[in-house]
Amino acid sequence: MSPEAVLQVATDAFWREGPGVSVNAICQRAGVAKPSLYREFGSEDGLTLAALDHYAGMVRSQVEGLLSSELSFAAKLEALIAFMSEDPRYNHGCLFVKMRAARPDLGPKTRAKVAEIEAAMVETYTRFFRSSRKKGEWLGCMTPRFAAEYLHAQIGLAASQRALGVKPATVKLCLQYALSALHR
Amino acid sequence: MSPEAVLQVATDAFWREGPGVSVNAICQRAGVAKPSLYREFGSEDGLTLAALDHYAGMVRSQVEGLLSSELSFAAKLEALIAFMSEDPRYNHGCLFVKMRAARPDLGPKTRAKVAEIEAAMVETYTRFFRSSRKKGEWLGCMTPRFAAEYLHAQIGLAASQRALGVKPATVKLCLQYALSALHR
DNA sequence: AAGTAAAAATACCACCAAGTATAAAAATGC
DNA sequence: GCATTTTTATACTTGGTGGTATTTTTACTT
Repeated sequence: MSPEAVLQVATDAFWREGPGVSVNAICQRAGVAKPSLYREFGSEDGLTLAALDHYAGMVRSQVEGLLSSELSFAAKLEALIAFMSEDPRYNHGCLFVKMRAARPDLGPKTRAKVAEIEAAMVETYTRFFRSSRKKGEWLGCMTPRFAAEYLHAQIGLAASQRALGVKPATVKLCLQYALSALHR
Repeated sequence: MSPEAVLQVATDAFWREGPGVSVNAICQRAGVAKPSLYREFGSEDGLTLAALDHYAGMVRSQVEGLLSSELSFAAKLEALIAFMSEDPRYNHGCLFVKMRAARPDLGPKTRAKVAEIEAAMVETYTRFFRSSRKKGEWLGCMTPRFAAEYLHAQIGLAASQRALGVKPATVKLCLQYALSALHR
């Protein structure tokens, strides 16, 4: 099995079941021998790091594509709400949120990556709010930085709710109410 | 060491570090032998169940005491916000939230208890909103049930943020913005 | 086709987990 | 004060973990 396929298997496993899945289980599911996996990723920390990086790349491109589109501020927020609460890809939550919650059990490289991704996401959201305010589309009274942290927190909450099995419609309603605070 | 003291040690350990702390570690910290602990609690599942129950009893009495006080609706909400975001007791988050997030790794009895506590909390909040509406103190347009789920979710988010080390002032501001949606 | 280099599978190691049998010790009954 | 019973501590079993050494197979070069 190709290294990319192994990485995909690991990413899916961690995404669905959290970072507690053992290296043995990943090998078994990917149909690959343990020494091969260790030759490719070096250690468990290397594997979780690679999976998190792979995942973050997908999500980041999706979010940045959306935020840099020509939609209005409100439409962008609605799109964020829609795909966090209803997209079947997030049926089991968010890999990043799960890893962040399990932070003390992670290896050092993965833990550093978690911090890096967190900072990058907040930075992306901050730019979004700054540019929306400059364009006059956003009239909220929060600072862009705090609005970014608030949005990031609420999106993480939505992901946690989906992982717990809350109905997508309920998640969506919660997000809509919570993000309504951004408009004032 | 008395069984109550052992339970207190276990509760503190799970509260601070999550339910991943081993039975061996609990025994060591409590200064008690493993067979004694097993005679008292039966299994790991029994221990986590007892700790969760102990914790929930404390929190529930605190919350129900507050909600059944003579304060106004807004004052009760403010008090909830204050102690979830600033009380040093919640510096490391909430044991219930951590156990709920680690749900798949829990024993069956503890898992059932998590569901029971969740339902009881939402029920308590629902009664709070119903009675506040009847008294004319709450004019929000949500159903009491949904408002309860929303409040429960936001309080859980605040607990997660505190566990992640977010500054209490930031947690408080987030909660205030999020719960402002209840007022309309 | 033969010999060599690389990859993969098996088997293994040390460690730590939950849970328990057994030996030591302490408390109790008489 | 002695025997019995109950508690406590040590030591053990079984199973799973991350990680690796060794052997077998595959593949490639000439």
